[in-house]
Amino acid sequence: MRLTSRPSGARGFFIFIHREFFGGTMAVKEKYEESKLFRIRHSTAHVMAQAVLEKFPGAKYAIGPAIDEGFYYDFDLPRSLTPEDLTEIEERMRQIIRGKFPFVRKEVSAGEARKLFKDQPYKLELIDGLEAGGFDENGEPLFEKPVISTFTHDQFTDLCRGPHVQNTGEIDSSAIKLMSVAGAYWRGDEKRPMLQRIYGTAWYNKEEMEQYLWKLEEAKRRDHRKIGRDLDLFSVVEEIGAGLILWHPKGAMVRKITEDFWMNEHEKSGYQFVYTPHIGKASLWETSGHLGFFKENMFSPLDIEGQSYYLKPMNCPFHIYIYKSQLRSYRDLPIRYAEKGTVYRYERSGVLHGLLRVRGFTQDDAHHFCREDQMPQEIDFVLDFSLKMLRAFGFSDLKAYLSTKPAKSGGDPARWEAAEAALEASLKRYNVEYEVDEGGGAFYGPKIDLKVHDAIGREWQLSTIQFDFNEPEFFDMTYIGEDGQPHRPYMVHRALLGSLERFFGVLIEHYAGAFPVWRAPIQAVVIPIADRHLEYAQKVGDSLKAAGLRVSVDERSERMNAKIRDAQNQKVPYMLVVGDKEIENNQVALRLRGGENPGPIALAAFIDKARQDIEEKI
RNA sequence: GCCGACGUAGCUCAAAGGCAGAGCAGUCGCCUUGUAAGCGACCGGUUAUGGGUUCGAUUCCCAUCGUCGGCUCCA
Repeated sequence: MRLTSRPSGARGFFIFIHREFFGGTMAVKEKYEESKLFRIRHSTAHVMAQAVLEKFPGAKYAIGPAIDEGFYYDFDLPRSLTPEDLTEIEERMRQIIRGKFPFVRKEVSAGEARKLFKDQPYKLELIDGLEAGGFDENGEPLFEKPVISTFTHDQFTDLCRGPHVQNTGEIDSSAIKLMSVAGAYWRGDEKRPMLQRIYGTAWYNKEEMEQYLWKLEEAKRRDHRKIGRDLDLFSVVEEIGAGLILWHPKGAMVRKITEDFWMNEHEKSGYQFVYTPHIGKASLWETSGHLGFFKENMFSPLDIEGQSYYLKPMNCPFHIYIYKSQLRSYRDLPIRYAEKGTVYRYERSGVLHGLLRVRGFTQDDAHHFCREDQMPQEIDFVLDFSLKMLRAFGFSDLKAYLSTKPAKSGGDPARWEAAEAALEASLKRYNVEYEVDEGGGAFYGPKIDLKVHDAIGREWQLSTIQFDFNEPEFFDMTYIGEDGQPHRPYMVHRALLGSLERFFGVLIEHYAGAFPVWRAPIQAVVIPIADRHLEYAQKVGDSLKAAGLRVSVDERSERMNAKIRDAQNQKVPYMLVVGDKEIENNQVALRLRGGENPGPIALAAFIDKARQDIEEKI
């Protein structure tokens, strides 16, 4: 029911595990939590806490774990931290590191721990939690109470499970850096106090940290918001509203090419297209369950002749009514309805982000309805189709996440089991690398999410394939079986690109704006050297247009160098310089956006080359 | 929504209680160009919006809108 399109990978660079730490043999992927890097980061968090507490003696400290690319620690401080504070804290941290203080572990009773942290309300709360017994990830109480321990180095003691490095000297003081300060709620709960969180990063050595910082720079360089403005692709303006996207002509061209390809592939593969309205009555969303569990993400209702209507946050109820518009036979199945459905979801202002998190977006949505005996093949079909589509769009490095039945869930357990088995079997059949998230499914059905890796190793979730056992029940969907009796169909929601907005954002960052030729909004710019070459330039432009290329002629009375520079900054794949020599030989002088300069080539030969590049989706 | 930073020309950024500036872009002119910016002139602003303090506010205060970094990683 819920097609999520969240930027879950927006933050996560990969942790590269380097061979040299595994004695030169090819590494089996070490669990991050067991790695030395994890201990280094966690230990660095303690060192930072010491430095912060020295600076603010009355400060309260909360938690400070190692995270994907570093660590953080949350503090309750008398004032807001400034960038200067961070510099100072970082300097003090280096002194502490140079002291080579050993980390000493000590087991304590709950009572001793309370005495030790009597002035630390957050620690006391943690101790209470520990004494009450831990909970596993499903919220079930653990049988054994955890042992309470503290770690001390130098003058600083923290309640901590560990593990840590032997001594602070194991941290490379040139491979740590404090990155930023941000607000964070105690225990992530917005009803609880807001603490100040200091983010830092730590690596084995300086080179690794520099590589990480380089990657951050590179990510900034690829930021789709900046490229979107520089290449005139899209905008978001205050006057219209936050999270609402204006697609400019060049961005719209990229979208159109994406949509055309998408439509063609869907049509070839047995999907039927449908179009549905943008609003629907409140009662519809009552039936679908959205007003029950998705209301906080829906815009306020519109009052129309005394009836409430809601902007649609999803397309499924509409597709269901198309299904229900007539009695369905088992012979009609499977049915596959596809729509580029524009939906609106209320997102809190603080989470909006360029094209990646918006309030109005177009899902490349589809719903499959099938019989039980068709279900495994249908899953094969949809996974195969998804993989083909993502690869065609330039993402061949991908990973799947299979989410199974959560503790709280509806629907027939036998259906859950069958669906999960079908999902996993498909992943195996198509040889997709996957991870299982036990209990991570939505309450209405299991799912597969596909995440792709971009050019600099970041992971982005695009596709989702989700079973839904709720809506067919809520809407009483049936088909008449061979036995003449009504049966409940299986229903699968899927979005391949997620949303066109978000996909476009990922695309921009993946290619840093240099789209492959087949999707470049302008494929070639003709650059006449002097005004007397204009006529020939126009002729070349017309020939290319006739050959189906998207081309523009730079008629400005600028120097050639300026035109080349502009075209290159606009990431146009082909620059075609024409002057006296080219006119004489009916040629164009080809230059590529990477700076390569293949030189003069016959016009006809260039057209062949361009067509071939487009055909091969280069 | 909450915490923090920020909002000055289309873009990137100056000016810190006392006349709002530069580069790029744009317009016009000159130049007629051979692989990443030719030269000159001109145009461009209710300093996000609304209110307040002040003789005077872009600058200080309050509110609103928007942008950015976070608010998931559990001692």
